[in-house]
Amino acid sequence: MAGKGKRENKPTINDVARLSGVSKKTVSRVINSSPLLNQATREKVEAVIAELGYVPNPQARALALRRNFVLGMIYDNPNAQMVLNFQEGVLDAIRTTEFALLVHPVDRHSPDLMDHIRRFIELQRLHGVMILPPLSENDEIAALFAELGCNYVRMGSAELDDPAHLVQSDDRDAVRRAVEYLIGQGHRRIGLVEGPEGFRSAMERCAGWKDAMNAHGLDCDDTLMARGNYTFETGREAGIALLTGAEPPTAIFASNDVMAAGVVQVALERGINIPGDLSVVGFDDTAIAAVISPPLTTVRWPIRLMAQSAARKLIYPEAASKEQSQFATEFVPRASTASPKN
Amino acid sequence: MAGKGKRENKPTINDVARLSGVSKKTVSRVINSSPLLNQATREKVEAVIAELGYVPNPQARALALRRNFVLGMIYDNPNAQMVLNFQEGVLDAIRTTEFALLVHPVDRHSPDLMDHIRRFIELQRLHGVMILPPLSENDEIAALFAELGCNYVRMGSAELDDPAHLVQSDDRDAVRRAVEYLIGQGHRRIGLVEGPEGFRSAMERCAGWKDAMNAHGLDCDDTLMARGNYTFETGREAGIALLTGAEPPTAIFASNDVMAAGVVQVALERGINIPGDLSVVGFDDTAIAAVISPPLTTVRWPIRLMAQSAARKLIYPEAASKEQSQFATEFVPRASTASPKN
DNA sequence: TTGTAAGCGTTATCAC
DNA sequence: GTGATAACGCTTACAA
Repeated sequence: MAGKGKRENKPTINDVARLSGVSKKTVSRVINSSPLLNQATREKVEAVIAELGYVPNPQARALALRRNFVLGMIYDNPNAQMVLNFQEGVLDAIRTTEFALLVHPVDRHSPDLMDHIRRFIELQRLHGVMILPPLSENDEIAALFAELGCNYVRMGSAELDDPAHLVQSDDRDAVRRAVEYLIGQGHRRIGLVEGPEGFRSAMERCAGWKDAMNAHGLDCDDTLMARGNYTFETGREAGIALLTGAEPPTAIFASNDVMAAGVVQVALERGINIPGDLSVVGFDDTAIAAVISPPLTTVRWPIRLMAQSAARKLIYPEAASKEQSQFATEFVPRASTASPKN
Repeated sequence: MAGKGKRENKPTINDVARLSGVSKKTVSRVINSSPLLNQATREKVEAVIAELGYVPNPQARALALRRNFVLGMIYDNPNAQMVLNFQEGVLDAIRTTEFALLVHPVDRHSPDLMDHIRRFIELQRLHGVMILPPLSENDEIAALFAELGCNYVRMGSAELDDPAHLVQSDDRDAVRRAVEYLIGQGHRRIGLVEGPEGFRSAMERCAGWKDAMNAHGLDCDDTLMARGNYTFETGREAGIALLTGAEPPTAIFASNDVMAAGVVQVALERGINIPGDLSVVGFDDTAIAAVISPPLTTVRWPIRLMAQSAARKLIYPEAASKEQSQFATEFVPRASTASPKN
């Protein structure tokens, strides 16, 4: 790639063909590493390719092949770290391929969300799209993709679709284990900060909490439950609600880390010691969890691995259902939990 | 768009031409809203387009026009929220256009970073690329883009490039103002947690701290300075270093929010009250700032606006230097700062 | 094993 | 105003 200055016109397959004295098609065969090719010819062409710094034009390829080597990612997620981890996972998966990743945040409360998504898909003609929660929980959106003939994979916290179109964690079980950890520490009154209505993940996490409580004969009464919508502010509000009762819980499971951070903040403001007077557990293991004081006990899910798998399902659709779909979570104990006093 | 099932073959410009009894070129004119067109013809064609649900194929367009309507974003940033905010800003800017956004995280410590970037650019033939800090501070990378004839915009904290290729905040001035706020509260010994060596933003923020200290005749001695690398853990270490001295500072400015969170955590662990015994100021106003206890005083920069501007510089290169390049920061006082007790 | 012709879906040129 | 015709850079028949 000796300095040719900024040549506006990159070398094309024709240049390579001409300079190596073969036909376009032969060059094409070299590019696509066709098996039936004379070794000598191949080497000759490859030399010219290297010399010219030739790179095939993806637009032309896409046009001729009638398929586009671009993956899409569509999301409306309050959790930045999660989205970015997912992006990184996808990049892991496509690094050795010719695929690229196109991102498309949307506003799930927009009245023309569906039209918006439709336009995006029709315009970009992507090879496949990954849908992040909570959008992934919307069956209408999945149906739209099917209608448009666009392959998709949903990321979810429960069995939302068949394995070819799904990567999932088992949030219910993860929360059950987290709450049982608290029970094991001796907690009996364990509060729940629930996620927003209509979110599948919120339902699953709530169910996990109930599973654990019921299994140990503990009450799930209303004074132990408060609803948030996965934001810090609603976490604070839920914390206030739970902590001002007559008999406040000694531990609180919040359905995500940010809300847990809100609970921690109100507790500290009220002079409630953590974990001395109150244990708090979050969910997600986002950057926030390790960074607040005290560091938050939480549940980590392997977003990056899930993203890799999702991307591979799209890249190799024939093997999509063999690609891993279920992903285990990991409980991450930190300093925000301890046995209750006395 | 009545249910045609999943027709694999989308309508093309030829279908539209045939059905509306005009030539391809005329349809093309309609699509590109050419001014010289009979109104009747236009309407006729538009009707057919609507009926067919025809959407022009971007690959074919890209091929014919020899340009690709895709913007790229390349980053290796420890700060997820920042990256995501930037993405959203870009999406704001391209929403009404036909552009799409392709993301490409890289590892800046990888030995073949440059090759990696080169391959990416050559392969994707993007219309333009936005480079986020700290990669944006690397002149070699900018030179690579220039060599490859790929338009770019750098996002930085100082004047890294000419306005057509830059969106910048003035970090030095922002930090000066933040530190002067502390001085105004009565602090005299104000510590600095510096960012990583070789980061332009780290240099600028350090310079701002010195500006303020010098302007008020305050000492910048070594016991007031500790270096981190923009991570939580190094923030903790720097905090320990600063707080264990003979005469610890009454306030600390950390060069980003995560490091500030680290300082807060070690302080609280040592029973140092915030803001009673120690004031802490961060930089970035990431999600973390509002979420830790106490909420962190910090400096917000308008990432989203900067991203919009960066995207527009690429989309409308002829107006790139007229598009805003300099962006003002905003000081965000919260509960982590107060006058020192004495 | 290699080459020729046609086509992918769009736009540019230049007539009419 | 509109329409042939030839690109754009590549691939897939189908021959040779």
